[in-house]
Amino acid sequence: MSRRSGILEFAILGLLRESPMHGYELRKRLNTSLGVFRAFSYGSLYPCLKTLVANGWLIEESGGAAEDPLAAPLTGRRAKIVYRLTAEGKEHFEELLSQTGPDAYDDESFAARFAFFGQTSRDVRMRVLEGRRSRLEERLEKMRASLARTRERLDDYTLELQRHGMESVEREVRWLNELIESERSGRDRRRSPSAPSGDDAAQQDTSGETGGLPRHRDSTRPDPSDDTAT
Amino acid sequence: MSRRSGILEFAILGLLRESPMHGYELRKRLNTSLGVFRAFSYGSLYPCLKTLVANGWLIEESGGAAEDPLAAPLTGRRAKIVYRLTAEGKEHFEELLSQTGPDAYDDESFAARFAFFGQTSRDVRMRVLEGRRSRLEERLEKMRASLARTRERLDDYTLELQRHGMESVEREVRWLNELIESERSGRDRRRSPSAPSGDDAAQQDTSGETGGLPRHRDSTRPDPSDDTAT
DNA sequence: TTCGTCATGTAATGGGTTACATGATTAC
DNA sequence: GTAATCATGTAACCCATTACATGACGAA
Repeated sequence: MSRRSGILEFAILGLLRESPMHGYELRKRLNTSLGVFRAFSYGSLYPCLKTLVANGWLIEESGGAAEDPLAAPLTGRRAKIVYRLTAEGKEHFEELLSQTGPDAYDDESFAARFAFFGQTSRDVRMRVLEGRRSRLEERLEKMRASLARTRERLDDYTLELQRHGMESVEREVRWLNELIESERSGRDRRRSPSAPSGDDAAQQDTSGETGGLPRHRDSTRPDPSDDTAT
Repeated sequence: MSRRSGILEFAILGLLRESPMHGYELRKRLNTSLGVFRAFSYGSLYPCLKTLVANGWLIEESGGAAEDPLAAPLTGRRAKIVYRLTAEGKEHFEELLSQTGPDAYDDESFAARFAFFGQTSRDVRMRVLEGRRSRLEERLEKMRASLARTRERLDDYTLELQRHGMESVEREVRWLNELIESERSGRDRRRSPSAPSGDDAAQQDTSGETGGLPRHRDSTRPDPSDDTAT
């Protein structure tokens, strides 16, 4: 039962839940779709995949066109290894998703969780959002206290750094407030698009009632060929 | 020459530059004044101190009760091992400060540098701020590109996460713009990159005046006594 | 043919935490 | 005298990176 981190394991299971993939593609997805905040290297990915297989959460399927298995794999062609989530893996992922222990509200852990909110039930989403918020509010308290204590001894730049840091946290709290509000009011209705680009007509805001907020990719085409074409 | 990280080493040298301290207090300073963004444990601190001593950048002064009673008047607690920056250590710190290699613009590395801007010459400050900004702008480019490529395949939550992430980066860029602006207008009389070593230009240099940074009061000698309180 | 990308892996190393072990000093 | 804080350290582990090693495949 080697535990191999939280985040990487979690993210792998979450991505494979959508569709089977091989390692190379998995990494790309980790570092683009999810990886705005985190980048993983092969040196962590492949060993992690191995332990996940060992735990029975994934199975390796030799790649799509299983040409001839006669060709000795040791010296011959190296087959793609497609990983697929097992039933146990699915179960395990659900379990991880619903765990709202204190670890779940760390920066990275929260971000990973949030990235899979589309596969998360509403009450768990609420718990996570609120847990994150209260975590940040604790942080703010500490920062304020520390600042009050040391303000005089700090030079302008240190002060400015702290001020900016606090503002960032406050800003995230406001963001969470909006999200929580929008979860409460039932549908995912984000604030008016603050992005200056006028090009996001594609998603919500269809008269207040969308099909539902998660909007997973229905009729998912597992198209493992051209993801993230450069 | 064990290289023992960048940040921790850097921060220790920077803090000890202001005044000698023992490990316990050093850690508190790391985790409050500086540690808004980063927390270190004794398990990293003490070994690091050892290697810094081994490198000749610090010396241990066994605290002995003989230390000036003015140095720690409030608690009266005498330290066991007080670390003091050597001349070589000072020199090494200056060298680190003026290094503006690509590593210097990482999140944590930049924050640590910024925290010691009070001991940094203006031209280095400018280089660091601008370096950081262009680093962030690269990051933004990548995020935008990635988002443009994958927008259709992402569910609302992932999209929202990315949007929020980008906004955070954009916000930091604006912050940097203000800082750079205020450095420029702060006092642009003379650049004088010629011979900064002639005078001890490092210690004070509170050049701010009216730059746009919050108005400061002079942070003269930080009394190395109590950081305590709650 | 050679180069760039796809694709999988391992060994060495790095940078850090946790848990543990020890003891001095102060506050009550 | 005992509990809390101050104070210093070590050993075991954790998670991930870097650099390396291998090899297939398509395109120039």
